[in-house]
Amino acid sequence: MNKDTKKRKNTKELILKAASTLFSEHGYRATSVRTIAQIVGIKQSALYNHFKNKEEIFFEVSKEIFNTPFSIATDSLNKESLTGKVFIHKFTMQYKLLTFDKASEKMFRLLMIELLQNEGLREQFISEFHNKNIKMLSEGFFVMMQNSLIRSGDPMIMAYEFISTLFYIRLQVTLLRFDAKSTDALATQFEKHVDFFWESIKN
Amino acid sequence: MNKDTKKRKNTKELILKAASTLFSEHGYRATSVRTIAQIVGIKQSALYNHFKNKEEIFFEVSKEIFNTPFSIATDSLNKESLTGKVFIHKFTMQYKLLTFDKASEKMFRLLMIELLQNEGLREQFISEFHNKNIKMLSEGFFVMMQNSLIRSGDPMIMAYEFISTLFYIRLQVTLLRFDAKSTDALATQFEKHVDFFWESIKN
DNA sequence: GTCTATATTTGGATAGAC
DNA sequence: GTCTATCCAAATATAGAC
Repeated sequence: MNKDTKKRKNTKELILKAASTLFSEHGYRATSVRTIAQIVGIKQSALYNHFKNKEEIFFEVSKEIFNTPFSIATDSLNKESLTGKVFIHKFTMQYKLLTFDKASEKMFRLLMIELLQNEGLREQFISEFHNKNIKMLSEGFFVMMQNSLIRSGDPMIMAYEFISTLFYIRLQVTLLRFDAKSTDALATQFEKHVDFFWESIKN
Repeated sequence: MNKDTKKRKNTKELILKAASTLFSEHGYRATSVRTIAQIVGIKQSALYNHFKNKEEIFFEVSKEIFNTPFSIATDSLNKESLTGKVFIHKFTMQYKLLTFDKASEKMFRLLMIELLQNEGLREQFISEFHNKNIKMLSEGFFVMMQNSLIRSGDPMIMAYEFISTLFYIRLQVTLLRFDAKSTDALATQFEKHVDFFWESIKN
């Protein structure tokens, strides 16, 4: 049964796994189907029983990028009617979690690698990564303003300011970890961001 | 003389110019020496009279990335002893200028394209792009704190918060312009950032 | 310094046997 | 579904004539 389960791990899935790792480390172009096949343990030509071509492999892999990322946060943030500093703190901790999560990190790296070579990714980056976060955050800030918890202003601007720092930290962490360097200097950066930002907007 | 000047534009320089454009649009790997040569108007093999190989061409091009960027700002910012909102405003306007400057934009795009495929670039990104800016900004904030112009806190954190948004705007602008899309929505984002940030830190 | 010709490698993809 | 064999295209790089 165990052996079966292992074998049942579809060759197709194994291909996608190997491909996503390679793509996220060397990019699409520098990854050859030969290498992918080698890792899976099959010959290169056998790949074509599962995928039409290399591009289709990438397409399947890239779907993952925007599957995981922030859906978790949305739920847990909306359920309890969080507000004030707790709201931005929780949001940030979710973001931090994803930043250091192996699978999310891999997909983020892939996104960054291919961002300027793939228009579709760029569009999704704006719509899925950016706009969704802006929406979620600005709604939160809007409520806080109504309750006079924070100073008044444009909630969208606030959201923009808030998310940009999160992104920047994430990028830096990703770069450091890519070179297996220490991220100690950035370990508490997320928390510091929350503190600084709350001081900046609180009433 | 005019003809001469035109011809004197070293083939070498023409190669670098063509290469930097192609690299910044398609990345290192997707750019072939054939295409470079074609644009210059010579045969591919003639390139090797000027450069040892493709990598050397890239190396020369990539030097440009960290040549231009912030040295301008440093001077003009230090000369007058700027402080308060004017300081961050001037700094930001310099940053905005570079964001929309054609040559700088090209180099920034190249940086972003190759960032995750080139360890040397990653290191320079941290040391030249990030650390230098943090240093410059935190020194400014430090002085402002001493003069009680802004609330007290860690100047490095403040600098980090400030630069991260600038970077994020620049990235977004670069992505939009890469696809020849309008950046109207981001046109005043830099100014809004200055306003928001000053409200956040002023005493 | 540039050209033509060519060597060499690598990588994507297909055909056909098992 | 996987294998071997093969094809084809693209790309880097070198050799040698002009």
